Amino acid sequence: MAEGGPGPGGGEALLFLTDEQLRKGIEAMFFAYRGFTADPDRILEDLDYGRAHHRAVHFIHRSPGTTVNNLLSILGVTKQSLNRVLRTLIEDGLVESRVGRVDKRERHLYLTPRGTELERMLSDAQRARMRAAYRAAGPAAVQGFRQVLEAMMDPELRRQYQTLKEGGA
Amino acid sequence: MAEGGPGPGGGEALLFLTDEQLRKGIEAMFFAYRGFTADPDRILEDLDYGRAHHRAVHFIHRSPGTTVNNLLSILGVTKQSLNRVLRTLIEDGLVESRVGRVDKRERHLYLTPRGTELERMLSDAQRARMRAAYRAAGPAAVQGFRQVLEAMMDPELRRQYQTLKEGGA
DNA sequence: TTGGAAAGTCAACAAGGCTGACATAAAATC
DNA sequence: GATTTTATGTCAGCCTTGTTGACTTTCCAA
Repeated sequence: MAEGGPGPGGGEALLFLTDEQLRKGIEAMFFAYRGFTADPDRILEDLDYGRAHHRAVHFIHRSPGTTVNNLLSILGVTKQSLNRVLRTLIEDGLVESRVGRVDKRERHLYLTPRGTELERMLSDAQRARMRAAYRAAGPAAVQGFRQVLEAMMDPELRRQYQTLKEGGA
Repeated sequence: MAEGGPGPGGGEALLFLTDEQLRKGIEAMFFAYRGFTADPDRILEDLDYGRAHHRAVHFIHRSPGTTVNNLLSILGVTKQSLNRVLRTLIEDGLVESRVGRVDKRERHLYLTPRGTELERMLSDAQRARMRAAYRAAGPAAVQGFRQVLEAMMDPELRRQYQTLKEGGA
């Protein structure tokens, strides 16, 4: 239990690392993530889509022309899982799949106007909540928020995130 | 670049609310949550349990003697979903269900020694990652992290979270 | 005492993960 | 040119975990 006591000798600055503080952070992640997905989920439900569709649409919007393989590594699912989602999105006319010009094995993915419209609806909803949270917490808190989240990622995913982050700025 | 400029005038202070900054926050949540669940997921996989079991075990540990209904409102799933998970945990001897004394309709839930052991394994793993992230980011960042997460919750969930937070401290 | 509400259980179904096997086409290599 | 590797798509089948609907037991209040 060493961490708990505010005793003398070097330990006081680490009080934010007690099991109790960490548990609060864990529960905060759990409840916050529910809020984070709640608004898009409501929109998707009416359209008979799920979170998997949202994720695909988001990252195709982020990186137009991305290949299936690329998307797989970002989303971290199997190609069968992704394919099921992509198939419905393509059938419904939200995503277009073009054969690669240099490498004809690849399929490059783009949002159609209707896909762009859905992406807009979803991201508007999600951004509205983020914006409210950011505004309530203030810029300093936001910086800390991002720092902790980055430190929480697996190194592999952090690399992916950094790439996206730079690419989009 | 946006975050840096502390220029004069009214609008600059809100640069952290641009769509671009919000998008980064959204993607950070996505990737960080994957890391957040990765370690417990690995442990659960070997035991043929899933995240739903983890959540149940976590909150029963947090609030021993809680009722099924109570747990339902915290977890935000249907009672049928929860029931399936509870049934396997009870069959496997990790959770004990006692008929309520004052109201015999209620079942009060407790972790058995084996359930406590699993909870310990899972929370140790998850805390280790949180601790590393907290340590890397520092106490000020952690405070901001928690502020933004709380602001992101649905009001109903925030109330639940606050109750738990106080109760456990 | 009887009827409704509340807590919990059981049955069946759907979404979306997963693995494994296999097909095709194109690129890369020998 | 033949072979192997890579990128993608597809089928079949499984698991977890969400859903709704129907049901029992228990409690409470009219």
